[in-house]
Amino acid sequence: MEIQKRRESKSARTRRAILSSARRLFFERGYDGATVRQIAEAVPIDPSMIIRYFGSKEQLFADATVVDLRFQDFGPFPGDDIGRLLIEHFLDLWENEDGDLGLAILLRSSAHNEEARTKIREIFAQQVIPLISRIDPLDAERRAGMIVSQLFGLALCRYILELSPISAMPRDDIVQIFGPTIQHYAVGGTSTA
Amino acid sequence: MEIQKRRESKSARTRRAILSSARRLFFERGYDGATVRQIAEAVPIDPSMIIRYFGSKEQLFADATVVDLRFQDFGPFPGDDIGRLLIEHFLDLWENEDGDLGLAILLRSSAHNEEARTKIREIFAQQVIPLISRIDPLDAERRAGMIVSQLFGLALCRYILELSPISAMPRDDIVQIFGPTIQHYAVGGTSTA
DNA sequence: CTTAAAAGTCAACATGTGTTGACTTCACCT
DNA sequence: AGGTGAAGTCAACACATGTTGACTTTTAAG
Repeated sequence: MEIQKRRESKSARTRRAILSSARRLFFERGYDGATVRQIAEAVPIDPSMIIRYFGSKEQLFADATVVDLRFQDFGPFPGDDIGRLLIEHFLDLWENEDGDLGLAILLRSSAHNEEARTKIREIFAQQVIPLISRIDPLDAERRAGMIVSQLFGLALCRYILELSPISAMPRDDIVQIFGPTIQHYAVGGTSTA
Repeated sequence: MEIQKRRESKSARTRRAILSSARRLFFERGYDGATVRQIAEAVPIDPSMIIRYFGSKEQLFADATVVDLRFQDFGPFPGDDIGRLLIEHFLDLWENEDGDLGLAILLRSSAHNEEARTKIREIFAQQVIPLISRIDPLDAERRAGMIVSQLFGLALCRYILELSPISAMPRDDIVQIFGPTIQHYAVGGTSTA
């Protein structure tokens, strides 16, 4: 029993080490940019072990990008403060060092990786739309789409392009600027101010 | 004289053919995804000719992504209709078959290509900010940043991720939904509705 | 201590990349 | 018509990639 446990825990530890290294490098360089050799070197371990553990680079990527948006952390339903909550939650996904970076990796890889796109669509359908539906099920898909348009564009400018006014702005300013827009989209959002 | 002209026009024609093919493939697959061989095959021409004409793949990419946003087409200054105008103009950049696709290519390649990011920042500084400054020079950088956050996010969802509610929506709906937000950002945009 | 399996290393493979240089073909001016 | 330089082809290079199989080392039970 103990025997089995120890053996498992050894391999499980390197498995987690590989996953952690993979996530960091996929985050920094995307699917194509991060090579198996680089990931292995950062662990450090032989590149062939990565294949032994995960079967292929593609499978490693799939295992490294299991995304849970953790909307259940919102607890009792927010209601009219949803805009601020959503954007704070979204910023955490990128700025928390120990976050799993899953969504960030997918977004960075989405331009040239069909699997990343598919996963983002799944997350949208299975996690974002249900949340927005709780506010009002009418046209929830459209409103959810408007929200992620703004959030993804913000992430693109702030974290990927590093466009100076957006990337240099303190977090609180971002919340104050985009929170009301998200709120507006969340509750309907077809008319102007 | 004629001699020179004819010779130039021959090489100039294939040069343009290469550029056109390169733009299409860079647009579809990004910088890394589009190979010199693929671009050459689509012309069709030998891959080595591309190096002869442009020196390197990197230089070909640079030449293929000279972007002019053509804001001068706006003519007399729009003023309070700038939101609708901007988003229509932006949609044209992606949907016009004979547009140069420059910005679209840059955006698609930006995740893993520093040169693409640099060019986008230049376009932002040299073309977008000046336009927004014409409305009001106060905080023009910040307001321009907010606008491109929304526009780039829209492009990401509609054309790259193909996120179904946003990608399936008719063009006019997009204008009606996002136009007011852009307008709001353009004229100040810190307060809610 | 022995030993069998797990964990890890090493060198090589097949393939695809950008790029190069030697060669051939073509267009055009004298 | 013939020769000259441009335009284009061909095969190969050096290198990097994911992946594989043979091998060695470590681990822990008998």
